Amino acid sequence: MATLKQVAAHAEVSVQTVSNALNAPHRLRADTLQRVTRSIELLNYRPNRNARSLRTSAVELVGYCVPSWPKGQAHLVMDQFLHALCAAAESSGRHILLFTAPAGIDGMKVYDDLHARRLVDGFVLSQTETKDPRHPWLAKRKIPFVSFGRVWGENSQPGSWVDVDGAAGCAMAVRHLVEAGRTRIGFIGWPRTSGLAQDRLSGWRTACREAGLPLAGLSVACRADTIEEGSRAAARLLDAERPVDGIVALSDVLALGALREINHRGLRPGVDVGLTGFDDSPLASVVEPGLTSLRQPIDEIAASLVKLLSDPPTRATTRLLLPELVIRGSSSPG
Amino acid sequence: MATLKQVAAHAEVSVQTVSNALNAPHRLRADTLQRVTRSIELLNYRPNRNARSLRTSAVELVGYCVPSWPKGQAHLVMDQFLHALCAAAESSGRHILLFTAPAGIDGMKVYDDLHARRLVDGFVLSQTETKDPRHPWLAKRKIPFVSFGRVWGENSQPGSWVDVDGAAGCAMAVRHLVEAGRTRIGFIGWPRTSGLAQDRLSGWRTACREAGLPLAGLSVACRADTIEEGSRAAARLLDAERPVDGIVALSDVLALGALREINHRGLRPGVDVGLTGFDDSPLASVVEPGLTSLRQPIDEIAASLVKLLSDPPTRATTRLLLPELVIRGSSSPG
DNA sequence: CTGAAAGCGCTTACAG
DNA sequence: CTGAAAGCGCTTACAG
Repeated sequence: MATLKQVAAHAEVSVQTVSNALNAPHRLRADTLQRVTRSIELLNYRPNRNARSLRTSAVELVGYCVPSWPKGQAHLVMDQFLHALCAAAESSGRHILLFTAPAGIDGMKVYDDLHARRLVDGFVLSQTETKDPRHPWLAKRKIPFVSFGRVWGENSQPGSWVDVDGAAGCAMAVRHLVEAGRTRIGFIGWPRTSGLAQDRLSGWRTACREAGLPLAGLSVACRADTIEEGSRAAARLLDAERPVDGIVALSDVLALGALREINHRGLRPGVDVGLTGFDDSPLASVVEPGLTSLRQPIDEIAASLVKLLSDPPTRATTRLLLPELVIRGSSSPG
Repeated sequence: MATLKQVAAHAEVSVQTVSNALNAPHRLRADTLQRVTRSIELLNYRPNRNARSLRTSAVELVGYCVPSWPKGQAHLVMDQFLHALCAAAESSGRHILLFTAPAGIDGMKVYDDLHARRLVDGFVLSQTETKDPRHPWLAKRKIPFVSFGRVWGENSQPGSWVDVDGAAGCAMAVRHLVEAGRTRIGFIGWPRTSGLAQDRLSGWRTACREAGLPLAGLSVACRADTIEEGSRAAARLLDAERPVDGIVALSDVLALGALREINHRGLRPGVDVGLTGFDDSPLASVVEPGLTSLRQPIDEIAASLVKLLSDPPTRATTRLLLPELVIRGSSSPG
C-alpha cells in the first residue's frame, strides 16, 4: 500500500503538495499537478481514510439503526430505503454504518457511543414514533441527526426532518375514488394516539368533505397493522346499513386485509368496491388485482436527509414531500 | 471529549497504562486498574476509533453491498438478514458498512477502493450468482471476504462460504407432502443454468424417488421469479392428464403464483393440492391460507459469516445449514 | 508492573 | 506556488 510520503518521493515534491493535489488541486501549478497525478496513478495510491479522519475528526459515516421487527412483520420497503440512503450518501463521499440498538431511550447509549468513539459523524433516524425520545436526547447532546418522519409531539420537534405528506396522499386517494364514481368512501386506520394515523385520517376527511361525501361512521381504527384487522374493519364498513363503495386504507397491510374481505364476499375489487393502500410495498403488485397504493418518494427522501445531515442549515429545516398514487386494479377495473 | 492523555493525567499514570487498562487489563495491578477505571468513568472517556485504526490498521468494519432490485422486486428477507448480520458483527465489536456497487465485475473497483482506503477490513458477499466474478477477483487480491451462497462453478470456489442446503430443504418439503398423503408431486423451479435451482430440484427428485413417486413431466422451469410464471407453471402441472396433488416451489413468489392458480380453479390449497415455498418471506404468512415454506436460519448464517471473516481459519471453510420447514395451511388443512 | 518514545498516515497553518 | 514541521489520538515494542 503506497503512502503519501512514497508518492511525494516518486513525484519529487513534498507530501503537502500531494495532499493538495488531492484536496485542493487549484493550489498547484498545472505541470506539478500532472506530475503528482501521474505518480498517484502509477503507485495506485489510495489515501488512508483513518489517518484523514483522525486529523480532520470527520469520518464521513452516517449511522443508521436497522430496526428489528416482530416475527414476520418485516418492513417491506426498507431495502428500497436503504439502497436510496446508501446511494445518496455515496454521492457526497459518505457511507452508511449500520447498527442495532434497543428501542426507545435504552438505545441512546449506543448512539452516544458510536458518536463519541468517532465511528459516525451523525445519524439518520427513521421508524420515528410518536413522542420519540431520540430526537430531544440527541439534540441536547449536540449529536448531529436528521429524522425521516415527524415525532408528532405537542412541542416543536428538535432537529431537521423530512416526511411524506400523508394527509395530501390520502386526499389524493379519495379524489381518485371519487373520479371513479364512488360516493361512500370509508377509511381504515389506526387509533388516534398515532400522529401518523391522525394525519392520514385528516386527509381522507378533508377530501370527502370537499367532495360532499358522508363521514359519519365511516372511519375504523384498527388495533394493529395486520391482515386480520384490515379484514375485520372492511367487514364493518361493508356490513353497515349503507355499505361503502370505496375504502382508503392507512397501510398496504390493512388494504390487503380489506382486499381479502372484499373477495370473500364475492365482490369485485375495483368494480364493486374501490380500494387503496399506502406505501406501494412489494405486496401491492403481488396480489390480484394489484393494489392501488401511495408510493413514498424514497430517493428524494434519502437525498434530502443526507443533504441536511452533511450541510446542516443554520436552523432546523423541515421538508414535506408528496407521495405518488400508483393506480392498479383494486381501484379501477382493467 | 477526553483523550487518553487526559485520563492518564487524571489517574496519575502514563498513557500506556491507560491503554493497557482498556486493551490488556491483566497487565495492571488491581489497584492501578481500579484507579484508571475510575478516571475513565469520571471523564467519560471513549477511545477514538480512528486513532486506534490508524495505529492497528484494523477498522473492524465489514462491507456489505446493498443490492439494487428491479422495481417491485424487493428482496423480502433482506431486512431480516441485515439485522442478523449487524447483531452478529456487534457481538465482536464490529459494524456493517453499507455500500452500492454496479453488478458483476464493474463493481469490483468499488470493493477495491473501500478496502484500499481502509474503510473496511473485508466483505460479506450475498446475492451470489452462478459464476460470480467477485470471489476470484477478491481472492486474487487477497482482500478478505466470505460468501453467503455458493458460486456453483465447475472449479472449487475461492474463499469460505456459508449456505443453506436447498436440496435437503426441498426433500423435507416432499416428505412432508408425502406424509399428508400426496402421491404426485410437481416441482416449479428455474432453468438448469442456475446452480441454486439445480440444487433444489435435485432434492425434490431424490425424495420423490425414495418415496416411489413419479418424476416424468413433473418439473417445470420458469423463466423468471414472478407470480405470473408461478401461476403458469402450476396450470401446466394441474392441466396434465394426471394432475399433481402436491407442488414444491423453488421460491415463495413462485409458490404464491401457484396458490393463485389453485384458488382460481376452485381447488382448496392444503386440501386438494399441497403446496410449499422457499424462504418464509413476509408474503408467506400474509396470504390465505398461509404458505408452508422453508425458513433459512438467518441468525446462524450471519453469525457464521462474521465469525469466518473475523477469525479466518487457515484454509477456506464451508458450512451448509439446514432450512426449517414452517408448516401453514397451504400444505395441510386446519 | 509501569513509563518514555516512536510512529501509524494524513492535514493544516505557517513560512519562504 | 511549494515545503518543513507539528499534531490528530492512539498502540506497541522496549527499557527499567
